[in-house]
Amino acid sequence: MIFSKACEYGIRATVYIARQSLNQNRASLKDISREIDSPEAFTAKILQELVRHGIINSVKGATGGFEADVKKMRKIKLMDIVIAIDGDLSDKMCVLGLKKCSSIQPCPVHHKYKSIRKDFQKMLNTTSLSEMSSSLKDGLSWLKI
Amino acid sequence: MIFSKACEYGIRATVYIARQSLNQNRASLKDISREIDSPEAFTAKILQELVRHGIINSVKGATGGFEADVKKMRKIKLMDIVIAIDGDLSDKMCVLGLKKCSSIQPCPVHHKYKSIRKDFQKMLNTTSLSEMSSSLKDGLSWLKI
DNA sequence: TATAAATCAGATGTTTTTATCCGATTAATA
DNA sequence: TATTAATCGGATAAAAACATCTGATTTATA
Repeated sequence: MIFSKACEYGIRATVYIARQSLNQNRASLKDISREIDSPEAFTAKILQELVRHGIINSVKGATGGFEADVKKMRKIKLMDIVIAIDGDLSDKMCVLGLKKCSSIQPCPVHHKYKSIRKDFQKMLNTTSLSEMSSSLKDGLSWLKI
Repeated sequence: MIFSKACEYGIRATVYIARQSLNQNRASLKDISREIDSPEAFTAKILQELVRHGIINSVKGATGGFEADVKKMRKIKLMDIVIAIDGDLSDKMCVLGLKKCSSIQPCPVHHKYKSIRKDFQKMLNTTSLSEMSSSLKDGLSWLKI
């Protein structure tokens, strides 16, 4: 629904990697796809994109894998992950798919949706990788099922 | 983003048809796809689905076309159109795509998204075809560009 | 230095969504 | 009754999203 499957996997993978990094553990592709319940090869592609965007780091070779910089986790927001995978959302924000939907040229639900969109964007812009991975570390949230 | 392209076209088409029905005009497929800027043959398929769901009516033959029952417009909600085209949303409501995301087994953004999802569903359940088509009739909203 | 375990990059395959085509049917009207 | 302008239904095509495969490269370690 809201995000592409790739983006869902990307967010879940990033949170899992971050959670492992809080324990100074590197996560291998195999671990990740098992723990977030995603197809391995497809997940690999998404992880590469996240590496290119600097959201996570990869280490090649035996004992390699993926890791997240603990110092950057507070700074990285859910929005950054979404943009890395699904691209800029601003075009896609009209419920009825109009390209130039705005308060000047509103679609029939623009005014009713306005505050919801605003809340949603605020959530994406303020939710950090730090808090998502901490909730997981503390057993307060899930990444599969 | 939120809805499929088919669903966006379906909503826009329904609002246009309803707006014409307020003037006792039937809308032809050609008119509809021109006025909402959608591919004609694809829109035809979507209209058939909406007819099957009783959202709109179709009239065959010359002078035929599509129309909406003015008496039912207050009763028909945006949610009815969405369900007719995209099906039940309740499965697809977790931002991270978890099947059993709930307050008991929440994904890492469940609690942050909860109120937004609620507001969104409320909007779908309370916005009527009547008000969407009226805003269009009154020149207060757009269906293309 | 050979092996094993990992990521990387590009090609390929599958499924779903989006879109089109065409012949059949319906109904108004000249 | 013939023509014309509409919807309907099924088949097909194209594009995008989702997913896999394979060979290359990297690096720890026996």
